[in-house]
Formats: sequence, C-alpha cells, structure tokens
Amino acid sequence: MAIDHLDGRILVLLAREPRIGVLEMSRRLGVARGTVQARLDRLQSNGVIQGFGPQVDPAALGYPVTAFATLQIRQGQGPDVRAHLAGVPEVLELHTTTGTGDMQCRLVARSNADLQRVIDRVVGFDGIVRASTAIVMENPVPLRIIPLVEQAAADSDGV
Amino acid sequence: MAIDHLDGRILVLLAREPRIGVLEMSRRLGVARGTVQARLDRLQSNGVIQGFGPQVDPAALGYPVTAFATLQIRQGQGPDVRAHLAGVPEVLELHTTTGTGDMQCRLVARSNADLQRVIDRVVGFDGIVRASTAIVMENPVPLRIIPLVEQAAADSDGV
DNA sequence: CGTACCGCTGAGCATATTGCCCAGCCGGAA
DNA sequence: TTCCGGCTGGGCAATATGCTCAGCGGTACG
Repeated sequence: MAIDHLDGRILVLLAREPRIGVLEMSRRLGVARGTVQARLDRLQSNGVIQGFGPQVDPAALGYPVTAFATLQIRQGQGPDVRAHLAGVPEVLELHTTTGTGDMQCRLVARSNADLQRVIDRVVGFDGIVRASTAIVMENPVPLRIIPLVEQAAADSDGV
Repeated sequence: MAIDHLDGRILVLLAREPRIGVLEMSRRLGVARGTVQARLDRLQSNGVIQGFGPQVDPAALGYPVTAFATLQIRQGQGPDVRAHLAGVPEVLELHTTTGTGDMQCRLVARSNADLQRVIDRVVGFDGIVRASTAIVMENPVPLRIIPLVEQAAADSDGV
C-alpha cells in the first residue's frame, strides 16, 4: 500500500511512456528485469495499478461538450437513480456526495444542443428532484496522477 | 473522428483486456493483424486513443478521500489560480465552468482531517474568493468510456 | 466503361521481448 | 547464528513485434 521510491519511478516512467516494456524499464531504472517485474506484479495485486486501459478522448469520439450535473435525489430513491444513470452512456462518472447536492455526475454531449437531450434523459426519472448543470469550458489540469505518485513516493522515503 | 464498428470493437476489447497484444486482438476479432495495427495507428493519430497510461488508484496510494471543490475566482486572476492549483499534487483535475462557480476541481486526501490541509492549501491563494467542497462518499459509476464507445460505434453504423 | 486508389488479407522475415527458470548475494529479523 | 525475503545476472524456449510484399475487392472519378 505504501510505495517506495522505486515504485514511484516505475509508475512515473510508465505514465510518461506507456508503451515501454519491462526490459526497457529495467534498463532505464538501472535495476534487474526481475525486480521491475516483481514490483509491477505487486503494484497490480495491491490495486495501485488498476489496469492499462486505453485513455479515450470523448471529444475525438464526437462528444466535445463536457458538463457536471449536481442532482438532488428523493429520499430512498438512491439505488434506482444509480441504476438509471448507469444506463445512460453519456454519464461518464457518478459520485454520491455530502452537501446540498446528493449526487454529482460528469456528462458529455455532441453539442450544447445535444446536452439538453442528455440532461433530459438524465433527469427524466422519478427519483430526481432537481438538477443543476455547469458546462465545462476549459480543462487546465486534465486528470493526472504523477504529482500524487511523486508525493506518495517522497512521503514514504521521508518516513 | 467518426469510428466504425470495428474501431468500436477494438476499443472495447482493449478496455476489457488491456494487456492483450495486436496479434491476439486480430485473432479474436477475426481480421488480419495488419488491419488491427492500422486501425490502432489511426485511432491514436486521431487522438481517440490518447494513451495507455496506468490507471492508478489514489486510495491504494494512501489517499482514500476524494472531494469536489467549487471555486470562485477574483476577476482576472484565472491564470494565476490555475498555476497555483497545478502545483498542488492533491489536485487531480481542474475545470473552468459556467455557472455560479468559476472552477471545479477534484481533490484527494489521506483522511478527512488531511482534507482540511489540502483545502487550506488550495484556497490559500489570493485570487480565490470562495470555495465550497463536497466530499465523495460512494462512486457508483467509476470513470468509464465503454458505453459511450459503443454508442458512437452504433451511431456511425446506423448513419 | 475503364482506371486509379484505398483498405483488407495472408504471408514471410529478422529482431526484440516475454515468461520462466536458476544460483548467488545481501541485509534485516528472529 | 540462522533464516528469509528481495535483488541480481544469467540463460532458455516461445511468442510478439515491426516491417515488407503481392493480391484482391470495392468505390470514386475521369
């Protein structure tokens, strides 16, 4: 669960050059191939590395509009709402949260006009009381993990 | 930019079994290896596939708490705020949005107590007027792309 | 109607990588 | 002192890769 400096370097290297092989990694890191392989196995079985799925850009798929919707749910309807939202392809992500909203979800759409269709589909369900939507304009920091990995590696070093 | 059915099957297959090789894919899909390779090259140069970076779980790294923060920015301070937030490792993602908030960011922390430290660091910057935070409890729909890919493939088929 | 182009096929080749094995070495824990 | 887990460096067969080629069908266009 705690990662050491070598784990951190492996993750960073992997994030920067995903197509790299174990052999090449061992060369770059200056350790034996078996070591890198063992570390990778450990990281995967620990769940630190969940997988190497392709990172697909919704915009390139024809869905250039992203929005966040905050939903208020009628008491006791949570499970039904989740199932409903899970069935909408344009819902990329769903969280339940504290605060005034009960759920927060990330949507994509083909256009601003299409976003209306998506929102209608999302909120067109009995358990949803209210929805407020914020359209994303820019994405100055795309989803990233490297800084956190470096932080975690440094922490375990320091300790 | 529009993907056809074969592209869709490649993406879905890749998402389900990322470690699969080009040769094995061609066998499963019943097409020639060169075809799969050409499609993959095209998908990557089109930007549909942005990469194959490792999906790292912040929780397994020791950051089990996730939160969304909505920030209000002082006029004209946008660029400075972005640079500031980009320098905080616990900021995994940042968007500028329409609506009452100006920015929306995803944070992680080692604990609820640690979240206070992260928030203090995030908002401890001159250009940020106000911040409201929602802690994530559950994540019923983790970030996903397969349903959207299937939708996009079906659309291009139907058309 | 003919032709050129484009994508897919099936094959071959040399090279590189993988998965797996081993013995040896080292440092920390019991 | 002894045991044990992690790292090393090597070797092995099997496999995948990157690349090339000619052939074939459909489509767009002159």
